[in-house]
Amino acid sequence: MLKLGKLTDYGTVIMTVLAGSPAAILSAQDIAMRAHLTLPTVAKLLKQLVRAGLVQSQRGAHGGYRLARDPSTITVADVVVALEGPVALTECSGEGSGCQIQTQCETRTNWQAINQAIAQALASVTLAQMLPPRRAREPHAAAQAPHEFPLVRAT
Amino acid sequence: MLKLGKLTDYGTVIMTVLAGSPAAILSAQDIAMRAHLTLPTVAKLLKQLVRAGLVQSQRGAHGGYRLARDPSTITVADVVVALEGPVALTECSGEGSGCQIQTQCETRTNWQAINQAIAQALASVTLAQMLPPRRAREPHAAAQAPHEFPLVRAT
DNA sequence: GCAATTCGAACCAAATTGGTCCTGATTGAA
DNA sequence: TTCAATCAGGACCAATTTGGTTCGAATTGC
Repeated sequence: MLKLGKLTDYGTVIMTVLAGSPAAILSAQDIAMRAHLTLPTVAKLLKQLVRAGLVQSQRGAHGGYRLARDPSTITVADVVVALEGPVALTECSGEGSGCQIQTQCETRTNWQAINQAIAQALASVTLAQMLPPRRAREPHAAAQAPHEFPLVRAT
Repeated sequence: MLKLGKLTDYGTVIMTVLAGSPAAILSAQDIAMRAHLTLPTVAKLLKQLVRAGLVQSQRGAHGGYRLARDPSTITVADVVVALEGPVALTECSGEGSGCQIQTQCETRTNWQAINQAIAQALASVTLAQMLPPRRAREPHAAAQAPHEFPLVRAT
């Protein structure tokens, strides 16, 4: 376990799709098709990513989305924090958490150190690194699905 | 977010309680009181910890629980894995995940690297280090700043 | 045999999550 | 001007997960 939600997973897929065409403005519909996800879900996630400042939106006809920064400056940690909030494994490791069990709370320092280590791990991979190496040119992405793991459910 | 469940948090507290009296056999009732948790919850968690091999149980009258190994050889990762299963942030990063096109999925390598880094962070803190500074404790150098992660480079 | 204690499973309620839908605002173009 | 495309922002529901309890059975010491 220690898993992050499906939506965050989807989010990284969406971000890699956007990273694949950094210059273009893609509609939510377009992104949904390329990511093999449903439109409502993609739209919802894109709104969150816009609010987090990772994605820029263009409203109106022929509007759409594109990355706000260069793919090499956006990390997995950025996406995770945007969709799930800051990393905090335990209540104790947050800020003003009212930890009842005072006696055991010496562990707080350790938890914070672990949190920091995890955040650093997530921050060490950029979108550019997540991007599959492109042999053909850009439009190739529409024909070839980059991902579909979120759609398969073990159940 | 990226949080682990309360029960896992409780689990670490229980383990540190046990680590505080490595030689004694403590009943679930006793542990519950020391950890300031309710008996049913503690009992449930102890069963899981026993099944995972981290704790030994003694049945019958005057029975109870104690750590199966030395506190310095049990890590936070052990507890987390025992209570939540192996670290797998995404479906894609697990073992027999449903991702069919894994061979061309470059993202998978990155996720696995991130998983490994996180597991390592969790494994770098032992129960002995989580104990309150009653005895002569070692500085938590391992968890403080894991500078190097075996993550993929940009190449 | 009796009392203390763990074992295993079933069970329920509540919170979280995944996913959809609707209404309004904005933009470009006919 | 008017219309169609598109994003913005919630509200909303269903399903899963999670936290927590309860009960009877098995085991052991006295």
